[in-house]
Amino acid sequence: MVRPERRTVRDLRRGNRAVLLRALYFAGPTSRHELTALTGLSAATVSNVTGDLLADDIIVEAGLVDSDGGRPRVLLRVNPTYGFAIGVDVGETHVRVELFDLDMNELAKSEFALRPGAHDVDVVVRHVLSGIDAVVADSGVPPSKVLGVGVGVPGIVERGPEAMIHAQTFGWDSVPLGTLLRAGTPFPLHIDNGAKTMGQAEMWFGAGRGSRHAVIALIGSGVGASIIADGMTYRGANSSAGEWGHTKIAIGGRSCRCGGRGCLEAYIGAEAVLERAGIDVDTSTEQAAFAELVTSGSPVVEETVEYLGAGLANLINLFNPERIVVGGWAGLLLGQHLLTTIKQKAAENCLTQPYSTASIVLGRLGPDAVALGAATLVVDEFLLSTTSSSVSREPAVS
Amino acid sequence: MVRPERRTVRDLRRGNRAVLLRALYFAGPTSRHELTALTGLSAATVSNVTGDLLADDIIVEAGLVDSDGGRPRVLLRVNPTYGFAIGVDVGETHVRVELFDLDMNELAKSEFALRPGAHDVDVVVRHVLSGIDAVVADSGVPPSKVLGVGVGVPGIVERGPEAMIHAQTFGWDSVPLGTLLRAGTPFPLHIDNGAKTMGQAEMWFGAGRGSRHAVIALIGSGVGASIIADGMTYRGANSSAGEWGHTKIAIGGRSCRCGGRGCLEAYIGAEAVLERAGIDVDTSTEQAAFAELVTSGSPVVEETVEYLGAGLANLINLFNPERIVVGGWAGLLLGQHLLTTIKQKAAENCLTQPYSTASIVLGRLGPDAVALGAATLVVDEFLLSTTSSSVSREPAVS
DNA sequence: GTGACTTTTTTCAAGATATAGACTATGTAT
DNA sequence: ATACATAGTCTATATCTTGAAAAAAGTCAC
Repeated sequence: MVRPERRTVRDLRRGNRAVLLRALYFAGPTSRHELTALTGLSAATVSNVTGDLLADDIIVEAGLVDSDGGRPRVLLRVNPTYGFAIGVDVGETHVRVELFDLDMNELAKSEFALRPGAHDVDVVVRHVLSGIDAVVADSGVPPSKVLGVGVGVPGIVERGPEAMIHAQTFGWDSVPLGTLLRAGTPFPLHIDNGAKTMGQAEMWFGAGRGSRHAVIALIGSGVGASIIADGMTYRGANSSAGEWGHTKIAIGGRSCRCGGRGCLEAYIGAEAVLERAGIDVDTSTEQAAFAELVTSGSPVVEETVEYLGAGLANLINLFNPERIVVGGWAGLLLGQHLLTTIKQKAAENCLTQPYSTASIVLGRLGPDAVALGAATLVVDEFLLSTTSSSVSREPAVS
Repeated sequence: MVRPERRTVRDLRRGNRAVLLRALYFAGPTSRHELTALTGLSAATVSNVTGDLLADDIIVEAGLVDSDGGRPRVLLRVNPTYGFAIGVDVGETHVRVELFDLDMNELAKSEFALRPGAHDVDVVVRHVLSGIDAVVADSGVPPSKVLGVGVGVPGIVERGPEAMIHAQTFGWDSVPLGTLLRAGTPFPLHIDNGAKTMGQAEMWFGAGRGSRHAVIALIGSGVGASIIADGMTYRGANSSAGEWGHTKIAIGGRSCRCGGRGCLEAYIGAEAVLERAGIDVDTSTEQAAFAELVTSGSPVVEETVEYLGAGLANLINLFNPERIVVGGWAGLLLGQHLLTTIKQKAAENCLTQPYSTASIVLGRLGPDAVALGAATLVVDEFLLSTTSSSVSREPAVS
């Protein structure tokens, strides 16, 4: 029952510094004057704090803007090359490592294919580590300027120093990925579920921008969701919140690859949809087959949309979001052709009041934003807790 | 994307004062020394702040405790008669108004029966207002010491100055209850959904104590839930989050009184269960008939437990709570006899990792805790934002 | 060009806060 | 009675934000 605590007068500065930096990051080039309105701080404090940040080279000046008849405003922005963030996407078919500057420009990329079914922990760890080395080398970024590495992985991630992973599709049971990676890289690590990193990417740069309460629904072979409560990813007690795909939508219904019956994923996951339509595919042909199916007018698709609508309605009833973002490769395909029907089915299965406040939109980042999202974990931490000259003085811990 | 902000150095004091007061409230009699550990504040600050609070009469001394070989500790506690909170339960069959001191001792109570179907707004408002007058008069508490009134109502409550209510079972559509009540009472108002107030009661004084992530599942004639995320009631964008009863558990299933089909409530709400069992009752005999049914070994009960388990599993998968509290009169009856089966069904329908962190327990407060919970809204606000001599100097707004 | 005016940004003194560490209070043990 | 132990308060200090005043850096009318 005890809520957040602040202590000393020094925390005030740290907090205001973070507030200001965050405002600057998301608002883009902004003058000190505008920052007073954005942050609620006085002009004096803004001047003060920006002075610090400028001295630390965390922010830089970005031109002037005339103002009718007065001193022109100096625009400020976050220095995009103050530090760099690495994002890693551990997917079913590949390990992808990307290096970004703070503007999220991709400066280097490294990718490794994974053979289907070959998700050995050692292999993945080796790929991630050599990917990190590769992107740092390729980009020419000095290691001291790498702020950290974010990793998006499938399955349930218990956050903490160990970052335990439970991923059925990989056959991973209690894999201490954090410990394994930390042995091979000096950079601070942030490990999270891939759906959650992707959700954060949509929130920062995609269809979720501007909303405080949102759900990012991700539909691919499997089904997941990322819940944003009051601007922050909701994780629950053990970071496994958002397992939408395995909520029951039919008691005693179709059996699911999780071992249960009647899971939503068994009705709207691409793998299950193709199976229900009697189409036999492997990983390589899955997406093409699904795309074809969606436009075919098959009754299976119709049924899928019915279940999807109900699934979204459940999210709306439970979370009362302002926005639902439908993403994932299969979700995007379905949405591009059938968004109106999806909305209609959601409305039919939802209470009117919460439905009316939730707008259902398509994701804007495409299915490859997991690495981007993973990198935002690093940036998020940076924006929150940058102290003077903090760049990797001592390697932090996830 | 911008998170909480602190501004001036004065907010620091306010915040620390609130942290300390809250710690004191929930930990009971505590010495200054212990408070340093509980709050993280320095001894000097604790001394400082407690000095303020003592001077304001918000806290009082509560005896001494020997310490082996040193100065004895002075215990401090919140002054239970510093202020008083009124809680109102607007239910389907009654309006109940209770007045509590800060220790949540009930000092006065006033109750009005509502005839079934007679939920006219005017009638309810009149009952609430005369109930408030009655409990203040009966208790002899000076009106200036009444900190506020909390009201728990059915349906969806859009919080705000108007506090719009949408309650289908009452036939209320966009009723501005806040405005209506404010015209008749000078006390600060806090209006919320009854399931949420009850949930907060269980969190503070019942089966939820000590957990930060919990879901209180309430099963009566209807079905609702209160979601506690990181110690706070989760409300979503428009305060309607937690509409568990109308999530779909069966596509195209039984029709529900909300007008939809396949709602969870249509399977596990007491009204629906009795209907499914072919038992015809009215409001007065409902509870007895349900109690009898539960122990009868009827297959309908078995099915109900199956659905309840799945419904709980969905909550666990989505929210990853540490604790699920099953409450509501029907929920308590089911739980008392069938908790093991319920847990087993939940486990069958849930991913193992989140299931293993969620303990499913019965509510401890009984079905009449709505008014208590409503009063905690007032106390919560008091603990959060008490400034020196703040008692109803100017009537605040919900 | 120049002086008046406007708008943005910085400087400065004032007021408020938490903390460390010294100090006081109040007991037990011997 | 003296030593010791623990609890709580006081004081000096370093920070912090802020409002007001001052400075900076322009435009504009003439």
